[in-house]
Amino acid sequence: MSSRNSTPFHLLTGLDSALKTAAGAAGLDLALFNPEVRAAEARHGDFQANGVLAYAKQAKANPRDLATKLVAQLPDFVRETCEVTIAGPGFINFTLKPAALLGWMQAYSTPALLAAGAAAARPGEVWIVDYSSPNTAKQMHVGHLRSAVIGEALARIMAFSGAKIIRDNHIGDWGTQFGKLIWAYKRQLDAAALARDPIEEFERLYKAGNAAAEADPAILKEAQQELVKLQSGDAEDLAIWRQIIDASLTAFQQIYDRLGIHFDETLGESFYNDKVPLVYRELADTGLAAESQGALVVFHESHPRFKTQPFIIRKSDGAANYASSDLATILYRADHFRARGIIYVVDSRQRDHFEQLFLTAAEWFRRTRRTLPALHHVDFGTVLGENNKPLKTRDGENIKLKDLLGEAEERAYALVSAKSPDFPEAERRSIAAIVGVGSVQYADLAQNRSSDYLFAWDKMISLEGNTAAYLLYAVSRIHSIFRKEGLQPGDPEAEAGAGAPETPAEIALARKILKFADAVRLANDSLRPHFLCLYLYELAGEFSAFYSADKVLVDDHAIRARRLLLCARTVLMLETGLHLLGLRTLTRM
RNA sequence: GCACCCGUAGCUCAAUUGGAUAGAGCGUCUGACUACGGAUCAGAAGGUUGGGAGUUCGACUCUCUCCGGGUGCACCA
Repeated sequence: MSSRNSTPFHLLTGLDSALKTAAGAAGLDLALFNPEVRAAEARHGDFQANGVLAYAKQAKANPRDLATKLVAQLPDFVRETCEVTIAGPGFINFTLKPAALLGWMQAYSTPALLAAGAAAARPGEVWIVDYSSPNTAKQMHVGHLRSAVIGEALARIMAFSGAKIIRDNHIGDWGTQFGKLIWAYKRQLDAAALARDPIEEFERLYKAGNAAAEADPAILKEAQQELVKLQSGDAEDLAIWRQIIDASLTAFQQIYDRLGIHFDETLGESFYNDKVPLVYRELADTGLAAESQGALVVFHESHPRFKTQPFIIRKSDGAANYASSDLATILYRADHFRARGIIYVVDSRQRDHFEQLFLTAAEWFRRTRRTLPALHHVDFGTVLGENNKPLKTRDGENIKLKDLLGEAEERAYALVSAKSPDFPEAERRSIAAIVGVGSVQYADLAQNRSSDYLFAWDKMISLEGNTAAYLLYAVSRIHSIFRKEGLQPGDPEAEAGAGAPETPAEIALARKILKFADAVRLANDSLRPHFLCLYLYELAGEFSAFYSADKVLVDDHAIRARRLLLCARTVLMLETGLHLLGLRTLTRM
């Protein structure tokens, strides 16, 4: 009896090494041959190897002859598990045999086994995921949505792929806004309003302080004095500041709870306060930074634009800014967390900043003989309204995240109540929360993050097409089948005696189930969750086709067992995948 | 002005990063058995991938150029 994981999680990697072996046996130059195995379109098979084409060109050989020689040398296990054909100019196609499909599905039958299989991608790598990162004393609004949702999904996908993830909320808790805020706090605080909703009161106070400072230069001076007092450790100002931070974090957490987010660290800008002088010193000492117009700046001579566009690391008034703070943060993450890499989930308007930051950090670390972590700016586009402009309320205000999530839940509640009026009120509410918030998350994740994204309630919760509700509906139908039999998905009793898939719909579904491994790998490698969304949508579609073509609960024991196994694996992949995206799932809706 | 991103079916989006006949959903049209949940399924129509040139066995993808849209560019983060 072989161990369970003798079946590789990624069948693709097994083919890759088999092809290399065959290439050696067929006399190819291994230094020049890359098999280029990838998932294929279903009509061509499960996997395809394209490497023969490039090799044939270099070797001036006939690609089809070469492919034939290569296929003849393939190890036995490949022929036992796959149909192998040569097509077109020299593609080698692999179609898994039904017995191999069954073998994989039997080997990967639980979330833990899937996780163990996937974890080989980033074994033990420490990665910092820097996401959400709102400013304190303000409501989270729609502009904060994408970073939170995409960042959480990536953190989960990378952790599932074996990484040790540190989720870090790099909040904006230190800046010039605190002078005006504290000034107004001391003079115009409404204690009742503070008790009712502290963030709204802070926002009101900030606006009041800002308006007063603009109207009267003397007040501006006083506000600046408050900032100086705060930064020099004045006890009263520090206590007010602390209160603002605490209230802000409490408010943020209410949003995070609804989105399924928790952070391992919340190291905001204030945390790096005492760590920026070292940055100034080292960058100046190594000749990387220089004074210009009173500020300390870095130019990059070899860069077409940044040789003249400065990276300002200390303002002319001597204060730090987010460039210096971000540099100090990189050093801390490298030293303290031993991070192999950092991903910044920040919108694409900050591309220049990150390009300059990364260039500067690379040069700084090189000159100080440190090892630089991998740095990735995971950028994303703007959330647009129906008018193709950034999404706002009718009054031109930012839409508060709590209102947006509330509306999503209300819309989902109306829908659930229409479709399932017999469900108890409390259950309809909890379904509405899962479907409503999940729809918002999924709509964001399902699209390639690089582009702007059009926020449309009707499409999001329409429940048709590539939406959370369609996937959740597939999940609940599968649970419904098992519920009817008094079973749980994955129950060994239900699957006992299951044979290999036979009907076209069974085979198509099984082949799609096996693609889970590729979808996770692709999303993980590219840091793009939409590849996983696309997979889940295709899987749900394949299930729906199977469900209408082949009845599951038939009398014939063998047929029933193998179809229940297919249902169990489908729901396993759907639930695991949805959880990786940060969504919650349900068993009926 | 300089730089970066984007332009794919009427609409909203894909295309595994250079692979095979560019795919989905919505909308439109045609069908589905008294069946495990019809929030479903099967099918049809719809394209010179903004225009042009180039690179190669092969281009939505790379290069150049033009057109159109967006964003950033000295001290807010």
